[in-house]
Amino acid sequence: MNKKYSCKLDPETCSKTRMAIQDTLDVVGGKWKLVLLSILRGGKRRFKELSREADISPRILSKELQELEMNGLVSRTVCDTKPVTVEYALTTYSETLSDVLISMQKWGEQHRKKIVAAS
Amino acid sequence: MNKKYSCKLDPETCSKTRMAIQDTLDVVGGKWKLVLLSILRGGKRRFKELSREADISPRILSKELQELEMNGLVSRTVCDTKPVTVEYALTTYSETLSDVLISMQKWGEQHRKKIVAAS
DNA sequence: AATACCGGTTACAAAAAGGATACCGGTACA
DNA sequence: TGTACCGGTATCCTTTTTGTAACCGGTATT
Repeated sequence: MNKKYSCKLDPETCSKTRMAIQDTLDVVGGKWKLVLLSILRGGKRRFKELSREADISPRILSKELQELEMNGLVSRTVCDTKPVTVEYALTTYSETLSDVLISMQKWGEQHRKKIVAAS
Repeated sequence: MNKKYSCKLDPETCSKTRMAIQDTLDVVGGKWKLVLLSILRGGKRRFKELSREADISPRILSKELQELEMNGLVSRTVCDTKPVTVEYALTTYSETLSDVLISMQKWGEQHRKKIVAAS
């Protein structure tokens, strides 16, 4: 009778849901994560290649790659070549993100159309 | 023979995909959008109610609500009551986001498990 | 007239994110 | 020995985002 507000889902479930979505946002959000993932979809790259292709400074690149690696989305392999090179590549685990990325892509596309149409 | 790198998808398609995903991130990303959407899933709220429930300052709240409204996810209704009140509610259009939110939620949940297990 | 609530806005401070530049240790090559 | 490329870090600075506090116009209540 006197509940403050009517929530279809109880507050606990709500906040768990929110946390899960936030987790995902933390992993793929930010300015560079997605750019790097999509470049790596084209195959492995070395550090400087990524830096050039994405036009991103080494400091940021290094940080972003570490985060992606910590989340298991990207692998880092040191190659014993003339000047030591390091290869970054997508992991198989990164494929688990495809549902997320595909739904985001679809929504983004239709939303842009909608917004453009409305203006 | 001499292509710089082998991309399964041609670069144009890649960048369109990226842009679409970025659009989505712009809409639901950030610190507050999701919190507000999930509170509003429990039914409409007035400005101060949102401010209190989310513990968000009026300045930020105002900005976030404007953005959500611009994107058609939230409606703003001025009620002609004793002290004028304003009601914010989810639009039907906001339901188009459900695929995105559900997939993000699922991935976030399993990812957290994975990360926790690994540590 | 004084006070209080509502939906905001303004001006300012703090913190987080992102960027530019220089540099390091290692190896090769001229 | 000098130069160049590699992966990456350290330092400093700018931009963006978020937070704090006071305040405004409008209406109702005391």
